[in-house]
Amino acid sequence: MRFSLQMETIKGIVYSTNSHPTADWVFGQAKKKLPNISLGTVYRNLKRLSKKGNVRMIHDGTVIRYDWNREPHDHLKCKVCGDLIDVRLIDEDIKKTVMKKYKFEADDVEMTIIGTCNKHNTIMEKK
Amino acid sequence: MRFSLQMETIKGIVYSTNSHPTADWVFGQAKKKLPNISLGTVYRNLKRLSKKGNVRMIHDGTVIRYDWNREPHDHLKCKVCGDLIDVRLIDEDIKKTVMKKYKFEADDVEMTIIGTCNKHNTIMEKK
DNA sequence: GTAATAATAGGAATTATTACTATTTATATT
DNA sequence: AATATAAATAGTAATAATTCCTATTATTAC
Repeated sequence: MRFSLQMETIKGIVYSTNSHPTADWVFGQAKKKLPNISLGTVYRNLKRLSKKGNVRMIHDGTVIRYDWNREPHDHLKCKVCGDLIDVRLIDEDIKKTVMKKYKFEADDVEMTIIGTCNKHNTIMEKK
Repeated sequence: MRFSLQMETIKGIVYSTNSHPTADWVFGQAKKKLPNISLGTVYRNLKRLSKKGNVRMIHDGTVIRYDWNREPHDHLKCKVCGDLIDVRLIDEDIKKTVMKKYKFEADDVEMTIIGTCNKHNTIMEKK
């Protein structure tokens, strides 16, 4: 794999945010630094970064988001504001469990809990 | 909500399989019974079924699958054959946990473990 | 400096899904 | 049974996210 300024830039952008960005958002940021970078380049490099293990792909409904945080963690997705909140709920033993119980060799555990986050505190409203 | 043969047919198709079908697959099956049903009708009715709680939507990568099984359960997704295997790994307490720890009101827990299923037993091949 | 080829820009193509609209059809009312 | 109603449909256009294609550019090895 050869050096490319586009790749460096894209990696830098993903690593600079906690917002679980989409390819399109990364594209917008990248254009500020490299005005004629193309969307295809962003997708290609994000895929390469994920294959190398430098970023994690997360499926958020029907779009792909990218996360520099490779520590095993899960997400709370707020259906009101769309925010994805990082949480740590599942222990790593789950990979061993599925191996033992189902002979399934786990690479990645994706858990998303859909609901309403505390910014829209319905807890109080509900009598 | 009025009766419609299309809706009945679509519901029947989803309830007749364990294969977590996509809208497109359901469309193909439905056409066998109602030759000029349209894809939009399939999507509209699947969405309505999920709102009524009759089917569960599951996000499989970038496509939506539908599942008649509304018991809480998780999925093992084989990256080789694409199969989605039903498993029960997470206890319902997780909703209470996120409520207590994060004041997050959970509706739905989606967990997918990506890996290789036992049909492609790499366990033996790996020395 | 030159050759080889990996990576890019720009745009076209693909895929999944939603939106639009004129027509059809289930139901309630007479 | 005929009629009015509005819900649901068929067919198609539009949108969104992602991938693919190809001629050109740029990194690296020599």
